[in-house]
Amino acid sequence: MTSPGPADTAAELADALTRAMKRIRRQTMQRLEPYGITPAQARALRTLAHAPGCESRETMRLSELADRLRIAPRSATTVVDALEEAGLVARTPDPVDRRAVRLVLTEAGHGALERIGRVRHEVAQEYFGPVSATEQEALLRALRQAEAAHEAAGPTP
Amino acid sequence: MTSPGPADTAAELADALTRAMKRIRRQTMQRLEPYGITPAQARALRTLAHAPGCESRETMRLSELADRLRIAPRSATTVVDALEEAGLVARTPDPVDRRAVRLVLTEAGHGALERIGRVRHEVAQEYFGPVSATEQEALLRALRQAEAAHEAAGPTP
DNA sequence: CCGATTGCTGAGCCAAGCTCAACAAGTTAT
DNA sequence: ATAACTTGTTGAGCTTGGCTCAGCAATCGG
Repeated sequence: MTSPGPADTAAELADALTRAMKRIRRQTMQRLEPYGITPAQARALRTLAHAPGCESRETMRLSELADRLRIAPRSATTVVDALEEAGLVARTPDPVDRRAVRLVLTEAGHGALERIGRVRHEVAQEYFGPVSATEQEALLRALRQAEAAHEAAGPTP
Repeated sequence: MTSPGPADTAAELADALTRAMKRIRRQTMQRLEPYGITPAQARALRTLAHAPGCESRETMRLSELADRLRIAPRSATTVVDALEEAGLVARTPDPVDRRAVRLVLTEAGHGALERIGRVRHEVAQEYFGPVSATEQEALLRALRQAEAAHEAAGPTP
């Protein structure tokens, strides 16, 4: 159906992508679980960590985190509660605006972050192992090209 | 961190994949929503549709559906309830085993399925539009290669 | 006939979200 | 100084898409 012509490559690509992601996500989740890191927490930590500010920004407003995670501020409060309780981030007062809260990664938070990075790295390495380096780079280029063309229009990160 | 060498390609690939999937999923969901098709339903319908049986198998046991969706049978009942109420699938008696239920796609179910296919196709086409056909095929080949190497070990579908 | 399978059901739980509404404290504009 | 807006927190209740456990009916297979 829908014409089995050559144009189907895109659709099959989407399918292949779905499968790849499913596997990668599953693996990552599984390996992070023993550390007590939930996917939601991992996302928050990563977001918090490479804050896109110029440099050494591991500090962020709660509202900013909510924005970047694309969740409601109310939900961000809950997420940060969990993160704080786990000792991964701390709420510290903002020096210039005393209403605001600055979220900073604790020592443990950095540790968790590193574990996350390591696991992601491992999983990716394993998954793409069978693909040659050259092809991996081609793959990356193609994906980046597609993404670049779209992120202009609507933000996703 | 974690050696910024050339080996990072895999990790960056995983990242790029994540972004791509996020965008594609979001788009697909958005465009399916007006039809009243939830992601869970779409998954179930697609699973039901291309049942991996030899041919013209659009009929499946509930337990089989649960297996393929990787959800508990109890949950499958609920999903099918919704699908049935929406008139997309029908529970029919199994001729040979009268305990069993055979799920069959209704007319409307086929319609929904087609819409799902069309939307997925559209979205993929849009997303991979900026990538040349040649590169799309390379991408597909690489992804399939990676997947093939893994599906031998553990099933994902 | 007995035990296992197939499915349905109610009940209660979970994660991760959401909205709405109220509130405190602090900031800014007038 | 006062009014109005921000920033964040909180409680309550809802949603999706799952989960388990337990009980029950029909049926199948040995």
